[in-house]
Amino acid sequence: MAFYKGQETYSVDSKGRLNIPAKMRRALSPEALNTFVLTRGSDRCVAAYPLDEWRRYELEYAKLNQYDEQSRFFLRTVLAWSEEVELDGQQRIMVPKKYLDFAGIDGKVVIVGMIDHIELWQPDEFEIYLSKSEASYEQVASQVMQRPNGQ
Amino acid sequence: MAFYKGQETYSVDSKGRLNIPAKMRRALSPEALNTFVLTRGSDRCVAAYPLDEWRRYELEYAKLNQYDEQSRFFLRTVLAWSEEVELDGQQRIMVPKKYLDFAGIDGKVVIVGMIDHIELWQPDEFEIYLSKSEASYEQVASQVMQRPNGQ
DNA sequence: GAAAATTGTGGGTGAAAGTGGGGAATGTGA
DNA sequence: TCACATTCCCCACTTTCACCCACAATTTTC
Repeated sequence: MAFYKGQETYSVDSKGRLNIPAKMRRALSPEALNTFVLTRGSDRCVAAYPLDEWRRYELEYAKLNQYDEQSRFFLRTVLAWSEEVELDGQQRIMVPKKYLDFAGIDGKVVIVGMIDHIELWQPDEFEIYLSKSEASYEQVASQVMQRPNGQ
Repeated sequence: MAFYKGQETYSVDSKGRLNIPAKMRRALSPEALNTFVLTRGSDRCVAAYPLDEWRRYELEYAKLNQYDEQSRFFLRTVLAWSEEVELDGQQRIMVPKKYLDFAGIDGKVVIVGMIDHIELWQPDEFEIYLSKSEASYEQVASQVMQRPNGQ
């Protein structure tokens, strides 16, 4: 598995190309075939999953009963926003415009490692997001990280 | 298996021809013989199954009990609306008018990947469909994706 | 500390992708 | 049989994108 971490500020050029930080690139397994799957992230950002990680989700999706209305809605929502992009010779990906628009990205991007995927944020947006609850970081941390048995 | 995904807006020309997006074309296996089977989708859209995927459904249909009234109705509806179309030299398919009419398509189409098939939507119609329950997307997601054992 | 390799960024170009139209072959109904 | 519509097979145009090269800056290596 991948285990992405870190935060880098990179630039998206006029062609929509984005360089993947070398450190994160190294966390990409050979099974990913140099390919990421872009999708809409939770909150206002773009999520990029290595292809091999994405496959796990896909297998779950394939099991859903498409005759069920809720399942159809879920699938359409997720899949309509999913797209494969491959690294070019310079280890860059082409980020389609609709994803940049969704996250409000233009020129500069903050790339954040998120364990099994990476996220693309508009720099200011990410700043604001972090500061919004920074005061209570320790509190939030203790909450989400508490063990079921109370350790 | 195929695993179609993504959302593209393409155009149907005056002759009813529709280009298949290159990325989706690449997901087409050789067994499909460059052929899709068009049929009525669930909700107001046209579904296009690669021939090989369609065969799997056919096997399921063959198992249905034709002495059962509901099964007969289902079969007749599905089969009456099914038709094979082959890619032409430009990798396009010809979508018969009745399908376009059914989905209200005229000029522009949104093509959505749905794992084992692709769907054709009238752009506004798809927009409305997605937004109609957008507020509860996370809710739907947690519902349909929850594990049998409650994890 | 200098040389070499890697990394981040930018641009040019030819191939591929998306779109549209003409005309021959085929089929349909008056 | 003829007019008309439909469908298939070419050809053509525009836009997009994948690939190549380039270069400065940084990091690594000896």
